[in-house]
Amino acid sequence: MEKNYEPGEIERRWYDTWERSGCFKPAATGKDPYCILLPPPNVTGTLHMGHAFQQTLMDALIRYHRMRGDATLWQCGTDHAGIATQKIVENQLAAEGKTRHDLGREKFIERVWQWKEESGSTISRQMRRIGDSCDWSRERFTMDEGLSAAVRKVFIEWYRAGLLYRGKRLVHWDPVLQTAVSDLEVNNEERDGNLWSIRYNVINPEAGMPDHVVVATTRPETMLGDVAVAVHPDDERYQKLIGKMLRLPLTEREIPVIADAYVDREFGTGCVKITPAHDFNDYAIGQRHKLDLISIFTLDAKVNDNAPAAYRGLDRFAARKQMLADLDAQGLLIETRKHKLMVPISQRSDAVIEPMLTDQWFLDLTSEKGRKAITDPALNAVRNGDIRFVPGNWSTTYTQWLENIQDWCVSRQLWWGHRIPAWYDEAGNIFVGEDEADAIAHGAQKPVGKLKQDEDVLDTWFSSALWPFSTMGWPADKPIVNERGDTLANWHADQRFLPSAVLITGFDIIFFWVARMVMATLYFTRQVPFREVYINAIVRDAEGQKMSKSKGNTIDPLDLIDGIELDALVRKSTASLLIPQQREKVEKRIRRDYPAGIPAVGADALRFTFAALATYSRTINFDLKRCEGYRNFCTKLWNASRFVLMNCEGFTASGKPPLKTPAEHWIVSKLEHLLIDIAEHYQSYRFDLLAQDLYEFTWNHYCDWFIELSKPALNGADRTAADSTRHTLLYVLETLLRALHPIIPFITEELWQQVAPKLGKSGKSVSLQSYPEFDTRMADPSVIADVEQLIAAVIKIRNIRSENNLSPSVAVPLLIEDRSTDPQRWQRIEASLKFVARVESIHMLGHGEQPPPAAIGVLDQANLMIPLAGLIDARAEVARLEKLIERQRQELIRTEAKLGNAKFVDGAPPDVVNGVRARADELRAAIGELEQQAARMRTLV
RNA sequence: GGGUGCUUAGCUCAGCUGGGAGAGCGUCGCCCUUACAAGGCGAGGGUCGCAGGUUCGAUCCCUGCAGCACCCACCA
Repeated sequence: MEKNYEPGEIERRWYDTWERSGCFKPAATGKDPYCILLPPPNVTGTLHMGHAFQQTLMDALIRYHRMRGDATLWQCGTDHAGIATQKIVENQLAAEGKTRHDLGREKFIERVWQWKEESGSTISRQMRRIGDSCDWSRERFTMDEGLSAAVRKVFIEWYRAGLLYRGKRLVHWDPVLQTAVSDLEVNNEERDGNLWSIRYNVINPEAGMPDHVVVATTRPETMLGDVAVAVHPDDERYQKLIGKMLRLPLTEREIPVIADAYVDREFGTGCVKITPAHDFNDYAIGQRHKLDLISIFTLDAKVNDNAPAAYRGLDRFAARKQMLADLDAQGLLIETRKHKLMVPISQRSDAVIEPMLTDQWFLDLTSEKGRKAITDPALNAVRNGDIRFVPGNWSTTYTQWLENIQDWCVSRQLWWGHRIPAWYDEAGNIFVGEDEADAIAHGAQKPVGKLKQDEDVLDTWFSSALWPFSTMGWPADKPIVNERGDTLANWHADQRFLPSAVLITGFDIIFFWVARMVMATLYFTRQVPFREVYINAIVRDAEGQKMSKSKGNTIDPLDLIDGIELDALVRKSTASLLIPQQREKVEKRIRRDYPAGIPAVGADALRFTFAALATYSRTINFDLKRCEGYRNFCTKLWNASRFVLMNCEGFTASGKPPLKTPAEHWIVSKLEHLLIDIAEHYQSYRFDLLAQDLYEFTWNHYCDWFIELSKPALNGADRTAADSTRHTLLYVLETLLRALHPIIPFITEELWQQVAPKLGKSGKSVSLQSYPEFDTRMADPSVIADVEQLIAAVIKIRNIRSENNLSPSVAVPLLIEDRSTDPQRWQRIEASLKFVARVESIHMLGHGEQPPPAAIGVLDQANLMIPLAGLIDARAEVARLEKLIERQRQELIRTEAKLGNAKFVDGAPPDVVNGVRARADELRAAIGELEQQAARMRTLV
């Protein structure tokens, strides 16, 4: 085998092999179905660290279950991502000086499809690079014919059940994209603004009442749509004004003073202008008081014809400026004050959202009917444990949101997406159906005149909500086959994958996606979509900063896998930064943090890093250093395998090794424990502990001890012991490679293919071999104790050597004074001890035999001594002993204090007390030995 | 305003139902020992955010406080 581990070549070779030989398809004979749904990435997307992290965890689970023999399906695909995709193509058009309207709807959609075909598979290609073993033959797109059929079916059924309704409502309007967006797509951002106080005069004030009120507003332009001023019903200041009329400045309209408990008397003047058509709170007040709605903006947020001529056509912010000037000129602007306010910003366009009155489709989630049919079942599924969140506290987030949910605005004024299957006749009657004929057939009345289909499309999350069952073929009653002849889905057979086992996703889409999948899937299939939801952490940079292109601190996972030169990295990171100062800052940071660029670590090292970082915490900080550490781990595994193969040339075996040496018992016992722990960690999604245990076993147990301990046996005269050791080296390594495979698939495949034949095993892929599980205890515990003793002794001797500057190349004689009942144990491990600790001879001190001056290592039941004999400096040894004595004394003081406490001795469980007593005895004995030795040493100084 | 999480070694984080503080990286010292210098061996380093409480005993349980982060809602 190659001397050096070269991940790049190995990875490319194996992925193709796996995919071509159909390793990723669910086994037809699998016992239990095990399914994970890939959160479909946007077609516009490229793989980022969050994806790579999330998918590593999914792939580890998928590979683990596949190896365990489950019928394992990783359902993949992409999302059409309505707004995001449409925007990209519109931007392309803009570069040509065109808009989508220049092309017209049909041509525009054609163009989006074209673009989707070109770039839509970028992320799939990248997913292959990190080793994702999803079933590509079932890859779906949310606008596939089959998935679109599911969308229509769901829309129609919900409509016919009276759960989808159309209405003129105040919605969050994005004036740049000119579409409604859902409340979830709006971020509130704190901005610096002003609070303006404006005087509204009372018409014909009576004696004893104020002749005006002052309202405070952060959005003076909306006063053009004011229909009232509200005060608190119990506010004495304005009691007499309630019901009186005010003159609305600039428009000269007359509006009433109304009383509503919503008003906070303490804030501002206690008077609130009411603009029901452009503010959600005002809208509610307007409903309560049956006020008119005066919409004053066009869909691109310019002042419309409901306003005085002077402002018509002005953009809302220009209108604001103009109006303030006019108010000031009329002496009606009382005060301008700096004010921090929260401004609603569209996630997609960064435009300031304008609440706007428009016709939209809503899913009823709040009426009694809607709650009963959709919301409550979704709530109960989590409350009663049918769906479990991991970590568990996310269920609170989920339930609290559902408890305060609003109707879901599902229509979007876009072209790219699922067109709403609704038609309107000339009288405005609504007809919903698969097509025009079906819609008419199901209509409540005969259509008046010609029908016209709704221009709008559905929110992209509408089709995402159906992902758990639409990808399984619902609602088609026969298999769905693509043009290549692949069966994409077959509802009849694929229902076994519902519910899927676990959903792995980010907390940011619990509302957008998770909750909505639960709602839709429960409603249409009576099943939960998944039994568990693992909420993965958010990946941040090494300093804990959110990764974002605008900060220039994103890392491309592929750059970690393949490596990237410094200059290329700088170019890439600053490419999207427009401000020169920022570019400089980012460049400086990159040159500081990655002076040599990023080394190629390979996909396996990246995956292991992600697994190791996957604690239950909410964020993980990605550190390149850590990644390099796990690259080293892969190298270590490579070299260990090389050692084993070199030492097993011409050797083959099968079945379980006979375990002829103590070290073999020891490593097999460690392996057994490892397998038990692994099973637990998979169960609880503790990928960090899983990675840690595998790392520790591989490096510390297998490489540091077992391989070292195997060397004397391999080179010894005892052929049986040597062959048994070879067998165990292979047996443990082969098992370990299978155990590691779900996390680091490439290197384990490469190594397994070479190691397994030595044990009479073979297969086209290790990923189709069984996952190792603990079955029987092969190892003999009494033999293991010998090895533990050996290890403790070696550590003591190494410590003496190191502290006394004894070169490791110098062999030393060893004296042992054993106080145990079984001094023969040293014979059983003699060869190993001599080899690993470089001991040239071992002499057991007889009873009463006086040892020569020596450096000492105290074990529980024995003292180990290395005679000075010119090797050891007595002065250094005294210093070492004193340090040891001091440390043990400190512990003894603490221990004795405990034992001196009657409450502890009486109150604590006996086994705890006995444990402490034993420890105290141990310490006293050790200190005694050390002091004796120190005294002897001092005489030599 | 409501909610959630975090605070342990220089850094990033583990620490499972309360009983002798751990890992990786970094630091220091020694070593090119025949798998591996992307390595081996050894060492140093922590008042477990602060203050109380429960307990024989608290990093762990409870209360309060402080700091940090995030989510939701929002007063014009």
